[in-house]
Amino acid sequence: MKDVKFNYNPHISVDCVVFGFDGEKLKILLIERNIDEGKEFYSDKKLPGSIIYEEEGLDTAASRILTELTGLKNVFLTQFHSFGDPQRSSNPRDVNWLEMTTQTKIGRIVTVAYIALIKIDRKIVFDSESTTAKWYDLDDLANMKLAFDHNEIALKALSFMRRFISLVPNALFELLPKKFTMTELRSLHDIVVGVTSDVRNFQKKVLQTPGLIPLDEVKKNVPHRAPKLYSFDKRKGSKIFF
Amino acid sequence: MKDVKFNYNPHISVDCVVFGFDGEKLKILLIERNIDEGKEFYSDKKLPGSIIYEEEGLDTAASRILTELTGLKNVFLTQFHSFGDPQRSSNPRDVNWLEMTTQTKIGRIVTVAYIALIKIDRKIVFDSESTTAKWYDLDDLANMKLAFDHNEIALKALSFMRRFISLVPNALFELLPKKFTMTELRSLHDIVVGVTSDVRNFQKKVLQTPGLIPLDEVKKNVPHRAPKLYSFDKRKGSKIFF
DNA sequence: TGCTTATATTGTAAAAAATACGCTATGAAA
DNA sequence: TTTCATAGCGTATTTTTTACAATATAAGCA
Repeated sequence: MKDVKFNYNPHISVDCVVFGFDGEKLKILLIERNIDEGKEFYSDKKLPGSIIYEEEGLDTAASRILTELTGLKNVFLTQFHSFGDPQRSSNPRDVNWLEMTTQTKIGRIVTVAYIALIKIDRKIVFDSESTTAKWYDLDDLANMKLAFDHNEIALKALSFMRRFISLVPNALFELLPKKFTMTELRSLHDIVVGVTSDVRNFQKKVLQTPGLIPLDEVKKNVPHRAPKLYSFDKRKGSKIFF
Repeated sequence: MKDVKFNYNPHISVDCVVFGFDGEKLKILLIERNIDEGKEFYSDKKLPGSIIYEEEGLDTAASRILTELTGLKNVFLTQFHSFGDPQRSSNPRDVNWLEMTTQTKIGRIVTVAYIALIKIDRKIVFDSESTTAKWYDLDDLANMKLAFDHNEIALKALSFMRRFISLVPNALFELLPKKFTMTELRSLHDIVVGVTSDVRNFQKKVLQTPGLIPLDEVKKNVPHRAPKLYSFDKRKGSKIFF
């Protein structure tokens, strides 16, 4: 599964909180792992992530691991926090699983967490050797017990993402398909920022954004008046965060 | 120097970018280290930081290390970024020094960086065994070559701090003495945020802040009209960042 | 003591930005 | 052709931000 030329660094990992938007709700991409515990079969969920290689930078590792687990490349990725509670990797189930998949002896791990924003219609390799990637409703997170401290990480990621979008609204376009309607943009914005914008005022402001281009095209197959499509040109409308 | 009951984790460190304000300029607290290289004596500067203990959380480590190197306790500390370039700990001078002071074999280190905001008039233990803590003008940073990748860390800390203050202006009070004048507050604000505020408009806005209390006291020993002093009550005026 | 110097203190008007609000249009389905 | 569901679109009001300058006072000095 992994390139044996490289040695793992068993002390540091990266985890990615991958967000998507299905037109109605925010989604999070989780890895379902199947654990054969001998007497019984156990299945639970975790964030896509793994320990890094000895000779590898953090951003590189995040991007590599995301590709390995999902097939995704060229993803918008930003580091947001590191988690190092000494107890965070103390569950034997987590440790055993990691030791098995990496063939490496694991002790305490500090993890560097990233958020990723992706267009939900991108093709994802949903099955790898021992794992399956699946989209989940972000609302359901509270009812799921993820591996390690991944619940905490995901929650903090969400709060970071909201703040990040308030600062850099353009990053929203990472979550939308290439062609989108004004309503899609608005409802995504409202969900993320946690407001309910006025339709007209939102449109007014958004149309001033450099890079937002109205297309000569409408959305097909809707059971009502067809809405106009827009696209966004990054080069014209980027702001810088860091 | 350090408690021998604890084992170091030689893979992870924390570094603190400590900011202060002297009434005119932003300052950064650096550690001067003196290296005896046998044939010659070498001296340079670094951020306060060190490798963590095996059983220690990250926030705890940051706070402990800051206390060890400066004597400071109860400091405003926030994690802001982790740095993990495989080359960042490749300078033999840095590695040797760390191995000497910690008596631990060092390889690649990922560091978790924090910003600290402190009142510059707090007492600092400026001398420890092999190091001296000193305040430096932040402007001079560009002309100093710090150890490891500490120049990069300090720069990113500054940019984070500016953004942080824009979100949580109340954190400015961490940098001011307990009693301060409106002018001090304004010039600090302006330096950090990078604007020049109108005197009257600034005052107007700031006086609406809950927790900002005008005192019945003026600043003494000024060669002109004595300005009124203010203080800030955290409990009444706190916003939450994370 | 009174004059000079340096900074402190204070309000109002104009401009800009944010908000509130409802009617007509149109594609699809029945 | 009617109904349904959402698209599209402009103006008036409120709130926030900005611009701007004359008087007050503590300290130092003649």
